[in-house]
Amino acid sequence: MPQSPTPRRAVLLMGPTGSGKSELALQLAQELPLEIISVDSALVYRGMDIGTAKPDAATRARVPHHLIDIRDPAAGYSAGDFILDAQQVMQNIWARGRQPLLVGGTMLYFHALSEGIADLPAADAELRARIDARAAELGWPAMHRELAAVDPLAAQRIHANDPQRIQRALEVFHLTGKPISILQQSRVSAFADVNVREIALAPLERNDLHHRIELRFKRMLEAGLHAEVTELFARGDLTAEHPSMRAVGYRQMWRHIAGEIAIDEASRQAIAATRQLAKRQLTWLRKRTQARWFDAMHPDAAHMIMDALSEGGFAK
RNA sequence: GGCUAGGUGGCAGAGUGGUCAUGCAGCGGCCUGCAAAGCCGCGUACAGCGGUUCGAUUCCGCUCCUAGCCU
Repeated sequence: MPQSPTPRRAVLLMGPTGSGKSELALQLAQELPLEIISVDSALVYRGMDIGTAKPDAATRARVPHHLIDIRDPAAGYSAGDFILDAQQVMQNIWARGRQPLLVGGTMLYFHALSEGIADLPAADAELRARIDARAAELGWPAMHRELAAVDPLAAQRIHANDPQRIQRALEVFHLTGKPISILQQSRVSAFADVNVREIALAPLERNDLHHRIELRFKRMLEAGLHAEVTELFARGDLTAEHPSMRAVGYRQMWRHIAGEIAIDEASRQAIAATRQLAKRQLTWLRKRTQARWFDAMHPDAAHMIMDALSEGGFAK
């Protein structure tokens, strides 16, 4: 007998950096039977706490937080890894009779969750090094032409100056013998049978967002960001090319610690880079037609969101 | 008060008698395994007023402003 499956639900809380997602998530998880899943490509790294505004131990003891501190900064992490991890964690949460609250600002991860991600081979460091070497010799436009020869569709979509995507498309072709544009056509949403509620949290005024970002970075400096990055720098095995060290704030502090720029300049650049990150996050967010928007500057935003979720059947 | 050098888009900084500097910031967008990444697009700026010229940001004059030097 096919029993009617209990409806699985999930809440997506999305927003640009500094919009106050984490604090809000904590409030929601304390009121509703939710467990937090971080959707953040930087929070996965251990030892990167201040610059990522990572929830502290006390907070994490109060409410379960998943997918935080799961990688060493020398390791990589990808959208593919995230999807696998997130699906696993979500299954466990549902099995406990609870619901996942996916919180973060890594919009590609949200996108991959909702739209699905093709089953592609993982990154191959050796192959990438070979492609890079060849590109250094011939230039990326030439690599783009090589891609066009084997995968015209991908070449058409990828700009000739976009090394990252040209490299990935070539990599997948070399690894599988198939065009990435064909492989990408099959993908399955992680929310196929899930009742999803999408919340977008952001200061509606751009100036408010910019002020928050500047203030937040200054607080990070006061909280010891310099020492945190100095420690990572001193390990000796990390480089400016590691994805973890390319994160906003860390990249600029790294350059300062390496003696390339003054602290004021690093600070200036870090704040600007954060604004640019927030802008890209907002561009993704605007395309999320299901998302319900809330003003992060509204003093009562938490209650408004709580009410919205209750109406959607998320209260217990 | 005099002399000299300058006043170029939010900032920095080239340049020219008649399409276009450029960089940074900002704004918009793209996005399938590095995504807090990578990439694309967007600016009648030439201190003001006259003059010369077919045409002036560019040449001339005056005014204002700035910096340095002189009295």
